[in-house]
Formats: sequence, structure tokens, C-alpha cells
Amino acid sequence: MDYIRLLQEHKLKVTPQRLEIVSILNKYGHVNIDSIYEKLKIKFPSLSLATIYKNINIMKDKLFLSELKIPNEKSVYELTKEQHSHIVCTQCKVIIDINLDLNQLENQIIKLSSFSLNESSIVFKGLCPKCKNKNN
Amino acid sequence: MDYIRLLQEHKLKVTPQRLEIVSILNKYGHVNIDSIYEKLKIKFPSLSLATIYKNINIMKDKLFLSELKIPNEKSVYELTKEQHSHIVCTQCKVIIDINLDLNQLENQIIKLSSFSLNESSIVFKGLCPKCKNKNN
DNA sequence: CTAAATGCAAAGCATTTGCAAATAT
DNA sequence: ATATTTGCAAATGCTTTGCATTTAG
Repeated sequence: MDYIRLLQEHKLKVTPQRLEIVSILNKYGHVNIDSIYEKLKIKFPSLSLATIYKNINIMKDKLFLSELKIPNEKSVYELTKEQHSHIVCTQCKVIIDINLDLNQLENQIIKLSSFSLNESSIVFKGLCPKCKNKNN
Repeated sequence: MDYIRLLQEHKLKVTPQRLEIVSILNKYGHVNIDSIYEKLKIKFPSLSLATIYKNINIMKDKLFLSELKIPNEKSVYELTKEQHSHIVCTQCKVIIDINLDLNQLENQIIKLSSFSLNESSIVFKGLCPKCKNKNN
């Protein structure tokens, strides 16, 4: 993935801190602020939390970063991809992306509510295969 | 709706403040902290925000209050009902409940992810019928 | 009468802001 | 050379806590 181009396309200056934030997001997929900070602190000991917040916000504004709100948990961030849904393991907290066919669901909604739809946020919770087995 | 019984069933003392919080939740359906506070302040001028927070938290713990996290907006609270989904109007911010048949969706998820499922949080965004018309 | 709830003020966190110094273009 | 970004410290804002007083059961 070309992080430099990603930043440039959004008219952001390419700083080492920014490159590393994007790289962490890309590598880990779903991360919260604290864990971005921890990981970055290793490479940039002088790094400020304020810098992370500023960058997260600017990237959100430019829409190439999305915040995922999860019931009863902290928000995590991910690089914006095509629309997809999430499943969270209630035990080990792993979050995975899933591509669902939402046509049938959207038809139901439009029929029942007469809304016109654009975004959706679909988060399921349950047990991942590993944790399912551990529990037996 | 019998607010007194609702509180008693959860072993909470029936105070005037609590009755009014529950009544507001029931009346308005989806409300955020500030708007609960504003509405209550009229009836109880001495009311403290801390009391609202304490009550929201205790009701959440007892699971008869649910927090609804909405992408890019403040959380709202609702009395816990049977599982249902939500649609939010991006223009007027109205939130409506909707009962969807999730069977087909859940089958997809189980097939694709091998998770076992329990909760789900499904929030769609779009334009409500009124705002759709206004925009023409 | 006792345990729980309220209201106030203070404390605690998370996030944002202002500004001088450093850096990218 | 200029505008943006960083990092620090201070400020803000939301939520929680501690405690004395009040209230419900």
C-alpha cells in the first residue's frame, strides 16, 4: 500500500508520524487511540497524544479514516474501505470485517420505513471460532 | 406503562427523579444525556447532572436501559425492548425503530465467519420521508 | 430505622486548543 | 519562503466520585 500517495491525494504533508499512523492502521486493521499511541511511542519517543488526535481528526474529515463505534466498548479506527460490516468477539475482542449482501435487508427497511438509505453500520457480537472451542 | 413497577422489579427505589427519567425515556424514545437533563430541570430545578449519570449507569447495569451508539453522533438512550434496529435521518436527526428479519443475514455471517452470534447493532442512515420531500 | 438516592463540589479522564519551534514542499 | 505540522502545556468538556443531607421503604 502506498501510504505516501494516500496522504498526498488528500493534500496532507507527508510526515514520518503520519506515515507511521497510516501504516499502523493498515497493519492492524482496527485500533483505538491508545494503542496507536503506544505503538508509535516506540518509534517516536517525543510523540504527543495531541498529534495523534489532530491526525485522526483530519483523516476523519477527509474521509479516509472511519471510526467504528461498538456497543459497550471503545471506538476503533480503520482506513476507509468499501462498505462492510463487522463482527466482534465478546471474549478476545478480535474484530473482523465481513462483506454481507444487504440487498434483502435494505429492501425490508425501505418497505417498512419509507426512508431513502445511504450509510449503514452493522456490528454483530458473538464468539470467534477460537473462543468457541476454548469454552468447551 | 408502569414505571413504578419497572423500577421496583429492578430493586431500585422509586424517587420522583427516577420516575421522570424513565417517563422521558419512554415518551421520547431516544434521548441523549443533555436532553434528559434539560427536560428534567424544568420539573426539578435543583436536579444535578450527577444524578442523571448515576441513574443512567445503574439502569444500564440492570440492563433495562440501552445505549445506542450512532456513527458521528452522540449516543442516545432507550428503554430496553425486544431486539430491533434503527434508522437515523441524517437531516432532521429523527431516529426510528425498525423490526427486521435478520435470519438471512445471520446465516450469511455464520457461514462466512464461523462465529456464533448473540447481539447485533444495526444502524442505517438516510433521509426520512419528510426530509426527502423537503429536498425537492 | 436503615439503606439508598440526591445534590453539590471536587476529581478524573479524554479530547481540544494555542502557540512557539520544527519541518515539508 | 510559506504554510503546515509537531509537541508541549493549558484549557475544555464530559463523566465519575466522595460526602453530607435527604428520602424511600
